[in-house]
Amino acid sequence: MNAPEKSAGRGRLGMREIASRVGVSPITVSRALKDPDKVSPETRARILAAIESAGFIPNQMASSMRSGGRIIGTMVPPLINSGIAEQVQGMSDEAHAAGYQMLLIQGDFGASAEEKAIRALLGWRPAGLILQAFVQSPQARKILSASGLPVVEISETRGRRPIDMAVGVSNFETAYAMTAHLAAKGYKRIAFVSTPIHGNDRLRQRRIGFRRAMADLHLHYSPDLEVEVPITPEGGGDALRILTERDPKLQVIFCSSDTLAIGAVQECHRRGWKVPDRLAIAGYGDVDLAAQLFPALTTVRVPRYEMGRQAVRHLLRRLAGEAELPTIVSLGFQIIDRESA
Amino acid sequence: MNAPEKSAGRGRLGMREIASRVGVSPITVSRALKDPDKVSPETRARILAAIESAGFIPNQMASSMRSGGRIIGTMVPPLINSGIAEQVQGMSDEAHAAGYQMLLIQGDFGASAEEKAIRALLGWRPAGLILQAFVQSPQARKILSASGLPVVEISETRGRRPIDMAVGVSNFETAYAMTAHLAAKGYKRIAFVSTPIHGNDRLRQRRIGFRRAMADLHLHYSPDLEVEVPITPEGGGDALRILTERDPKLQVIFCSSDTLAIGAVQECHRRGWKVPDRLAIAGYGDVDLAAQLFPALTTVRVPRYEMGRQAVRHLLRRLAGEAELPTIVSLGFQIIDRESA
DNA sequence: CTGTTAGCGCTTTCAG
DNA sequence: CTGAAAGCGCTAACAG
Repeated sequence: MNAPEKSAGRGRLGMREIASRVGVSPITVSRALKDPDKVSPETRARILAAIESAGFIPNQMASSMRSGGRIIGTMVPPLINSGIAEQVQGMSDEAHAAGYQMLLIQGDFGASAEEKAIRALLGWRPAGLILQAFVQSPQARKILSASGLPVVEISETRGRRPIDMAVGVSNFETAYAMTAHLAAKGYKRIAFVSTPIHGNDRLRQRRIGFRRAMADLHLHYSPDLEVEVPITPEGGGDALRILTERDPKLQVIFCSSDTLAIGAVQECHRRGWKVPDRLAIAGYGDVDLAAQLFPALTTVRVPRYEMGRQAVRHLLRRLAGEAELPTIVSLGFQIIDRESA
Repeated sequence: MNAPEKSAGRGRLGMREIASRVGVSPITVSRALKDPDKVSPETRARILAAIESAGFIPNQMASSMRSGGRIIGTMVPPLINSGIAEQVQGMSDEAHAAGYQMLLIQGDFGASAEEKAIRALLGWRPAGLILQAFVQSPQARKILSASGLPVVEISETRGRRPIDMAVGVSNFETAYAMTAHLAAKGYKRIAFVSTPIHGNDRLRQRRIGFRRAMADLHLHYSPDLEVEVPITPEGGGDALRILTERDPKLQVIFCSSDTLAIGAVQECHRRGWKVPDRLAIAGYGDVDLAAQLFPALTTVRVPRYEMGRQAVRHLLRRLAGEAELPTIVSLGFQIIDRESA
């Protein structure tokens, strides 16, 4: 477990060392790697051979310092139990393809931790940032716009003005569409369950979409039929208990996340209630399990992987200096009509 | 979207600039940040004020270059549909607490992409690496041990020799224990379903544990009752179809992942089969949904979050120069006995 | 407590 | 096609 020759003061393995072994100058080694055409084939071959045999890996930090980093910073909520992982995968794939590295900070960010995380990200001098949802604290927003960096927020695309660019779906529209879909299927008594909305624009927009649809369709709306629960399957079960106590004739529960919906369906099984006959359930997200669930889950499909990809893509375009970029990129969504509602 | 004064050649915002504004030397600014005790309170206050008002954030790369990075590199399979996200959260939390950043590369690594990813990680001169499962390619193993870096593999703790350290559970033991548990409950005809085992040590050990238990307990073992399916809920359903055709009297299916088990349970519902009466199902992982599932899933709980934490913790200990570190850290596990089997 | 000097390892710029 | 010089922004080492 000890460095072989690495600790030896002088011959530290770097371009200098490779260069001296081959008998060229360090800059030629650099060029052999980054700009092969500017080096004669023979020289290049000898350099590459030396690099290979020495097991040399160029120091990215030194490189980034001189020529500007190829890092995209991102800040995500806990990856567990959410579709965020898919987005991150989309970002990674797109970023790597373009020769960028993702630097990821994850955690449960309140408005203050948010600022701290952004600072940490900026310390690495990223070429740009991708953030989940709109940044909350004004202080954090200020830091970001002062940084002059391209910033893409993956978020609600309705309402609020992004710091720079936003990619996402209109949560308002998705929720409106699902509510209308349920109404069209004949359901009249509809409840809405979400995870805690405070400080979450996306969830807020979903609820607004739900309420607006209820009003537009002249359905009975009652605040009693809106509840907030933790984002766990148990939360879905709890919501069901609360709601059916409040309205025993409830016909359908629209959950703002598949996790909740799946939990609620399990609670129905437990009670021996047939879904959707006794009570219908709709979700949001279209996770893997949704299609295989019994009964298969009616839900909203949001292109999460694509959102990640698009976020990186737009970031790179801005970096490339493209002028005519849209500020807000609203991607499509689908209502997936299956058996549960 | 334009940098404010940042582009101005000279007054680029760095410690030098802060220093000149305050009227001290750059090193004093550095010390005010990293070693506050070595700077007089007044000087420090003035420096901090200047930093604050300028919105200065120190360049981590420059810092890391001079004084050694505070990065821990890690390489993970796709975060979707697996417990890996929890491990990563554990790593992050522990790393941040110690002032380290996690650098995460995710992707679907075959033996060759594996080597590429490791190289990419090493380019950032991390203080150490945490890898998922044992590194496969000999070439990659060579690079790693030549690097002289602390490497923690989160992996099977039985068999193979780690490059440096390994943290995990004995998958052999967990699978053996679950099989024995099922046998103790009276099940005799037991099938084993896993996701593709090729190149995955952990899964292989689970299967070996299953087989050994079957032998030790003198139960009827047949290769026919072992199948491999993709890691999706549909995979679980497919496995059930295949297995019950091969043995209509099958009593219980032990799935090497909760995702499969949950899928299999849905397939039972679909057929109107009572779980566990008509067919019992056991899983592996104890995901969130397992407890809320109907019927609640009997499964193996593995301390994933803790595995991530321990991995970082051991890495840091090695960095701190602790000599007496175990090569293999085997964490405990629990058989969670619920209703499905 | 504060400053000076000398790099970390690479790459830009300007000359051959 | 190749090289010499200079410096990215920070901090270790050694003075004061």
